[in-house]
Amino acid sequence: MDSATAREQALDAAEKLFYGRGIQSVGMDDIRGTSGVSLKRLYQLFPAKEQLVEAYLERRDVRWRGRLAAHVERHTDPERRLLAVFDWLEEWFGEEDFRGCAWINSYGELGARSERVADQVRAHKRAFRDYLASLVTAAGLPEALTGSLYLLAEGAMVTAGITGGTRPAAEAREAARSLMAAR
Amino acid sequence: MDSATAREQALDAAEKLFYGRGIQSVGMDDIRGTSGVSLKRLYQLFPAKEQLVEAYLERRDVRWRGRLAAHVERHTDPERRLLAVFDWLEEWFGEEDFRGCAWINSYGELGARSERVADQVRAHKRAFRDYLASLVTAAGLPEALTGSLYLLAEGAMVTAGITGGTRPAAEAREAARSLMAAR
DNA sequence: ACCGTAGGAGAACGCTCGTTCTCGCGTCAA
DNA sequence: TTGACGCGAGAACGAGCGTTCTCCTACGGT
Repeated sequence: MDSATAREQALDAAEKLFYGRGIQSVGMDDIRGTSGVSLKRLYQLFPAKEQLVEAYLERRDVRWRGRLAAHVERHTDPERRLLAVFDWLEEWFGEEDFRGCAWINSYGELGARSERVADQVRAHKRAFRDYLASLVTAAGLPEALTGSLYLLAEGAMVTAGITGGTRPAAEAREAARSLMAAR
Repeated sequence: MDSATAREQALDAAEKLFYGRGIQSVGMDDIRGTSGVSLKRLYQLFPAKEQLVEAYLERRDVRWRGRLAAHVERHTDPERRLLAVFDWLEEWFGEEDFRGCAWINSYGELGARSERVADQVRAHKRAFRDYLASLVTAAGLPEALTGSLYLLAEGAMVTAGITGGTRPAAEAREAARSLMAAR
C-alpha cells in the first residue's frame, strides 16, 4: 500500500470516527483498527494526533463546501440559489450518519484548549458566511441580509445536531424566504 | 463547613472550570483545588464526576433561564418582551467570561457518549423554545414565528461562542424585528 | 480523659491513551 | 545468497485522571 492510499484510508477512518463519536473519545488505536493502517505508518503520515485532527477538518471543509456549492449550482435564478442552501441543509440533515456540524462539535470539544482547532473552525465559518454573502450580492439583495441568513443556517445546524430530524432546515428556509420577501 | 456550603462551593468551581475550559479537560483534582472541598467530600456529595456534571448543567439551566426571564419581565409590551430576549443575549455575550452556550458546548463534547448529558441539553433547549413560544403567543403573533426566532437565537449563541463579540445578538434582533413586522 | 467518628491531605491504584520501541518477516539490489 | 531496509503486529512506556485508601488530626458526647 503506497503512502497516498494509506493517507486516504487514515483520513477516511478519522472522519468516520471523529465525526461519529467525537475526537477525544477516539484513540489512535481505533484509527488503526478502522483504517487498517499500522500505528507506525500513521505516525509517519501524521506526527501527532493533533495533525490528524487538523487534516480531517481541512479535508472535510473542502468537501463540505464543495457539496454545498455543487447543489447551489443546479439552480440559476439568484434567489433560488440562496434558498438552495437551505434545501441542501435539509438533505444533509437527513443523511443516515448526520451528527450535527463537525466544526461546532469540534469547537465545543477542543475550542477552549486548541488554538489551531479554534482557528480552523473560525476559518470554516467565515468561508461559509462569505459564500452566503456572495449569493446575497448576486441576487441584488441588501448586504445586511447575509447576517440573518447565516444565523438561521447556524441555528438550523446546531438544532438539527441536538434534536435530530430535518425540520430545522425547513423552518430556516421559510424564515429566509420571508426575510428575502421583506426586502 | 457544612454539606450545603461544600456543595455550593463544589458547584461554583465546577461551573467556572467546566464552562471555561471544557468538561473533559478538568479533573476532579482541579475541582478540589478551586473549590477547597476535599476529594473525599466531593465523592460524598457526588458519587462520580458524571453526577457533578449533571448537577452543574442543571443548576446553570435554572439560573440561565431565570436571568433571561428576569430581563424580559422588565418590559410589558408583548412585542418588546420578545425583542428583550435578544437584548439579553447581547448582554450575556458581552460578559467577561462568556464562552458560548454551555449546552451546545457540552453536547459537542459529550453528546455522542453520554445519553444523560444529551438529554439534559435537549431538555434545556426545549424549555428555551417553549419559553419563546409563550412570548410569541402572548404577543398575538403566529406560532410559526417561534421556530424562526429560536433558530436566530441559537445561531447567535453558537456564532458568538465561536467568533466572540456581541454582534450576532444585534444581527439576530434585527432579523427578528423584521420577521415580526412581516407578520 | 477517652473513645468513636468525621474530615482533610495526599498517596496509591487501575485504566486509558498518545507515542515509541522491539522483533520478526518479506523484499529487492548487488 | 546476502544484507540492508521497510513495514506490520503488538508490547512497552509514561502521563493523566477517576476513584479509593491510608493515615492523621480534631472534636463531641459521656
